[in-house]
Amino acid sequence: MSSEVVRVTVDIVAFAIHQGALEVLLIKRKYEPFKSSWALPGGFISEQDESLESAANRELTEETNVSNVYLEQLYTFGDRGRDPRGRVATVAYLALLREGEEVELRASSDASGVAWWPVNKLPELAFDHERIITYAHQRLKYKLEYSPAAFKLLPSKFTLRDLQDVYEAVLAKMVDNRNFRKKFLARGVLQELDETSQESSFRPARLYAFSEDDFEQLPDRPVFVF
Amino acid sequence: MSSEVVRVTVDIVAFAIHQGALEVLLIKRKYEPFKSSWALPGGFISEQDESLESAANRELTEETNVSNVYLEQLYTFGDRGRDPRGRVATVAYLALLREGEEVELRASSDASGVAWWPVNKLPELAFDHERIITYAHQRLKYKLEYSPAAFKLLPSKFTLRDLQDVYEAVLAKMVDNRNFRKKFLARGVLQELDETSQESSFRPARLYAFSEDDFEQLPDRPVFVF
DNA sequence: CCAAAAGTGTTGACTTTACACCCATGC
DNA sequence: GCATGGGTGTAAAGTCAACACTTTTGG
Repeated sequence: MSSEVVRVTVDIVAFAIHQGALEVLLIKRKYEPFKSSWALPGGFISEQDESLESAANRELTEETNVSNVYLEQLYTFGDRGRDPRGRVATVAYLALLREGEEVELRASSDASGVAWWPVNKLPELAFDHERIITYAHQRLKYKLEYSPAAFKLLPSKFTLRDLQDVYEAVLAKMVDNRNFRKKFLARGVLQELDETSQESSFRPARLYAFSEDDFEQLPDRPVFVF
Repeated sequence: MSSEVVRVTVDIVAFAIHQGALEVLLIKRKYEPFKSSWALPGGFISEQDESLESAANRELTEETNVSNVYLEQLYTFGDRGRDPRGRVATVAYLALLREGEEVELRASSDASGVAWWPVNKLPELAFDHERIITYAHQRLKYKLEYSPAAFKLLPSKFTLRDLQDVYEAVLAKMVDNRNFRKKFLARGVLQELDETSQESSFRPARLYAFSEDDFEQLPDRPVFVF
């Protein structure tokens, strides 16, 4: 029974909402294998990485200027044959970026391009990355139901419509807006601000902030199913 | 930016219910590091492992005679420093064994002992294995709420009391038995058998079987919160 | 005053919780 | 006949789903 050297990468499924659509960050590979294919940002663990999460953070920072991003480990994919270079397991991470945050994309040394792609119009992807994105999307759907993950995709001040747009984009279904507002306001996790948004030339919408404190004090795990 | 060789192990958190208590399978390590400490069964990925899950399966089979066990990937622990031998990431798996199934424990070559330990009375553990068990226990609690995981801990025929015992052992809290029975029977996932259990010298209890088919046909994900 | 999005309540169906006693069996 | 765990019902409270119109603003 000889043990085998398995190399370890991290890959990041970074989601953001742009114009009401859920998008994922992809890079265009500069080198083989899968040269010129689109793929998830990621790479091998390096010597200075203290943890898998810090490796994921580093890889994400190589493609964007963002730091301090919400990162969560998703799953480790390690089937033999998933990488033509040999035995490579990848630890996939979910990253959530805030809408409206200025994200500057910059292709890192091993990429010839970086771009946001709508999850429902993805290009052909390298490796098993399509499967990883599908898995991440599913996880995000679940997270919206029982956690305040939606707020990680929004700026600190947002309208109820912005929040509903997150739910509709991620769940890919329409939601009744009366019930939606009622439920969120009743949960007591939104702090009403004395400000309004002036995006449209129509009636301005009230801005809200997510209250982490109030959320923590809820007696049970809340449910946000729509 | 040099990449670093990270070795990969799998570790298995195998749970079973014994006399109404949730127990976890541990081995006593025969070699350094942590010689003579209790630890999770597991080991390095070997050349014949086709996937991480098959490696987990193999490791579990080395300590027990069971196969065809429910296995689910939990989380990958990869912080630098978690293993004194160098950089080792471990992919942790959850395994659920059925109560009453004859499990024959046999210490594998690298163990001097194998035993079931109640999760609330664990010995000192090697590596970060205590943390892994805590994580696994938490995941199992969640799984009982929204999945039929409890049935993976029971034989194919069981009484409602057996089922309730699983919930009470895993959640570590008592449950109202009228509401418990009502909820499960209403869910329509239990098939009432024409048999009774004859464990006690008192009134025999009716046996039930879990109906996977009926479960699959439920319109939404059911919730089993108590 | 018009176009557009913001904002607002009620009802009926269903689900959840709390709670205590009788039943069937083996000895 | 008794000790033991098996098995059962109801009412009140809360939650969920369906449904359409009025308000506010800028131009």
